[in-house]
Amino acid sequence: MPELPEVEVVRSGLHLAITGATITRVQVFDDRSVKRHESSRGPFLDLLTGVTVLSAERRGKFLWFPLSTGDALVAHLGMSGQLLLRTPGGGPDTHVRVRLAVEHPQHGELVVAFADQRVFGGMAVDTLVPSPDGYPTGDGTQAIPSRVAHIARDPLDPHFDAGEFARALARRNSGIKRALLDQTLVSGIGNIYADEALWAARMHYNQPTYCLSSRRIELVLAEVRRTFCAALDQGGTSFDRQYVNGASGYFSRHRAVYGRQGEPCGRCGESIERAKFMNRSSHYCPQCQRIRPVRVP
DNA sequence: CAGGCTTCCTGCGCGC
DNA sequence: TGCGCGCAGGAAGCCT
Repeated sequence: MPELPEVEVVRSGLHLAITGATITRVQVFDDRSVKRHESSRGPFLDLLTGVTVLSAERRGKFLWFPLSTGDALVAHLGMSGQLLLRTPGGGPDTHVRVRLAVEHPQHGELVVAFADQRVFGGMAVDTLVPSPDGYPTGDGTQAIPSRVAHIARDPLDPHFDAGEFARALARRNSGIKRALLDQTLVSGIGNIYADEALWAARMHYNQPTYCLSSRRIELVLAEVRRTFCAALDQGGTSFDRQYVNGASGYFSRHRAVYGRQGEPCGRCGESIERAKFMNRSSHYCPQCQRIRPVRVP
């Protein structure tokens, strides 16, 4: 399940490989993987064929590729999506839904295969609109795909507004994990990293946000950043592995709570619990992560 | 406005 | 051995 670190590894690899490449052929093997494409603008294939890729950008878990036409190719990996970089004829990949053949002036012919077992992800061609906060996006322009414009910046983004995040938490009557997973407040965090960061911050997943001090909010953001950076450091030096296996190897070794229900907490030895929350599961230590009472003003 | 619930989807692991 | 069920999860849209 790709979250920010996994998506960033994919972005940086593709940025190096296909910036400046021209799309020569597009094949859609499964229409379900072309999601939320504005068909009134024209067929997906026609909007891409013969077009040059200008860069690879990311906001939260969304990827996009600004194009020479002024549009952008948007991709979301969903639960099981991968963007596999291949040479022509290479790799007997399974679950390939969309295939882009590109020609790069230096790297020659390459293939970008969108593989997605569970079909939660998808691709679309989208128009670029001005970034709502007016600050530059990854490519130095203020342009962002219209379908991505509502997504907040991630906590590693230099223009992430921590003050606005704290004000939003103070306004709403909500649990901290719900807020961390709300991509319009802060982006890039999924179920695994949320559980890990909350454990590190000793915070209960259902801690009401309005009674968190700005110091406590800063603390949980710092733990999110630390978790992201640790995964990014592990992530992706291997050019091959990052595309063959889109899943992060990081948490197969470094998980503190996710998937470890019944095992002892690494801090206090209490048994890790798993609870249903928001139609998914939350893993936490009932000893270290307790709901703190509402502060009396 | 916020939050709860549903839909999309497939492979795997469990119990019988 | 095989079947059927539940589970896993990100995002969006509907409903309350």
